Amino acid sequence: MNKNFYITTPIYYPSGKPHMGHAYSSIVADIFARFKRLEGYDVLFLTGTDEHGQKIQKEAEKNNKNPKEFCDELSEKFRSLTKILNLTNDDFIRTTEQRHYDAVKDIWNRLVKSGDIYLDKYSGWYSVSDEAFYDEDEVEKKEGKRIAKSSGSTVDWVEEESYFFKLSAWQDKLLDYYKKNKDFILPSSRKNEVISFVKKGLKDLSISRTSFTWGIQVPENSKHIIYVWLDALTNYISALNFPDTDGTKYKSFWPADVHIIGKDILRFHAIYWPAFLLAAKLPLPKRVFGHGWILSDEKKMSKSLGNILDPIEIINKYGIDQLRYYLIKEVSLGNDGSISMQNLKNCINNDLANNYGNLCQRVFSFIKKNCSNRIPRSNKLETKDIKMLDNLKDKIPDLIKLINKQNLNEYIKIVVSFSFDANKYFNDSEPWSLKKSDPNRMNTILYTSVEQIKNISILLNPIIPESTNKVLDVINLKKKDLLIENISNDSIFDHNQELKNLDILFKKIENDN
RNA sequence: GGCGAGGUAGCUCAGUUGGUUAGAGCACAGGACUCAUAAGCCUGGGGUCGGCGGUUCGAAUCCGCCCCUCGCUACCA
Repeated sequence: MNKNFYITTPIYYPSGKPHMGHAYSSIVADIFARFKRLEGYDVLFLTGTDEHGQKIQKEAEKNNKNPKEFCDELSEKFRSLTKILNLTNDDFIRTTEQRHYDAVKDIWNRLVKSGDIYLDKYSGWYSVSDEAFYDEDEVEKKEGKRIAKSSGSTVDWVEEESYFFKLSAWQDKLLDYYKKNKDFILPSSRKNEVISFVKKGLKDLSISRTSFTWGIQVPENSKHIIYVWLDALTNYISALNFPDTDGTKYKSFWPADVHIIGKDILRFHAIYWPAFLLAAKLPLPKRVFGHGWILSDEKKMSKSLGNILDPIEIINKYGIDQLRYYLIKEVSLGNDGSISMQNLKNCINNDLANNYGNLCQRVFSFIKKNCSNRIPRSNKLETKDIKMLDNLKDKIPDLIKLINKQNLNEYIKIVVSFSFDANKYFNDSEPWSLKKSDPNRMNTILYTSVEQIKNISILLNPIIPESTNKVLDVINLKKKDLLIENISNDSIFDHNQELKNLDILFKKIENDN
């Protein structure tokens, strides 16, 4: 059995600067990627940018740039975000790359060959200002003009030649796939939405445009540009060197283990993408996980409300691990969640500074003062020592299961509880009062505490990599030792080497406003 | 309108197939300690489990009706 794991973020449309939603999807995906590496998997973690379309073309024109040049700049912003977020993506795909063009064209040809593409006319009420088509019932007559009910902008009847994908033909196959693969769409509440949508009946999908030129041309008809979803979704396999389906990369990593996406693009990933793949006779991804949105103080972020959260600003102010931790601990993955500065501060101070950070600090500085700064060897472990260590060790299979179901919230809750326990253990054991009376027992308590700190740090590593790496470095662990299997392995400690100095891990946030 | 999810302590939520005084974290109050980032530990207050009615020896947990909130309801991504 191959220990390969392929996980993706959405590819981001770079028409604006990166926002919290982008950061969230990426961080979530990164955490799973890191965890699977801890488990010993060979991981491929992909992110990137989706760069075609009318909007980009127009923006480029406005800025007097050719679209490619314009995209180079925009995409770079997203690439630099991966560094700021401390992502471990193995690749960064751009839809303007040759490898992507090759893949999309091949997919197109496969769909033509299978008879799933036909040429027809796309017609509807189009609003230039909204850049959107409206159905008959979304339009009303007012003073002799037709306007869109939702926006009030005028609409015109437009007919455009377009290629269509026979989405309707795949309805039953899709429903069948959902039924047979119960966890294909998670969380399950979203699965219900998708199923009920498909059950209502699928219309064929317009998959080409002639109204703009910035995109991938239809192979046999250069007037047409392949429209967004068929182009964008294909990125997940173009990064695997598709159409080279015999290549190692494709063979090792397709089908993907999970596409992490926001709930707003669930339909495209849970309906269109599998339908394209079915038609192209390619295997379907194993899972699509649609997470919720990040709100700002319970409200949707908007420019007019002035409550837009800039991830970079927060990171500069509080730190990347702090943001990563908060997003995972306080936001229920799958549901919408909100960031409030007060909650963020509480979370940093309580969980990170006072709990985990201070645990490390108190144990290491005690060792420095009383054990010539070396991890003491344990004497005979007593029941309470074993109990604490086993409590963590015994939960590992459960923790792995939680991660495999993308249940990060439960995962982090359990891991944090170990840190609570360790503080209590240290407290109740009172090593300071054993200094003279029973130094052997004191050593055992310190050893046990360090062992537990190591184990907790490994489990927290996917979430707060920067900080836990510092802690593991203090006790002289190597990067290669960072594996789940080294939990409860105390033979990796070097008892002769001095501990490195640990600066304050997490600074407390003062209430300043 | 249709389909779906949910309403449990001030806040965020957990409550497996109905069963002893309904739980956790945060916030709040008090206490003992001192290794530590005045951190950690212990104790406590606080809930008619949305409302009404029903099934049952017994319901937050099952059934019915009502009230409220949220999501989805196709080609901007």
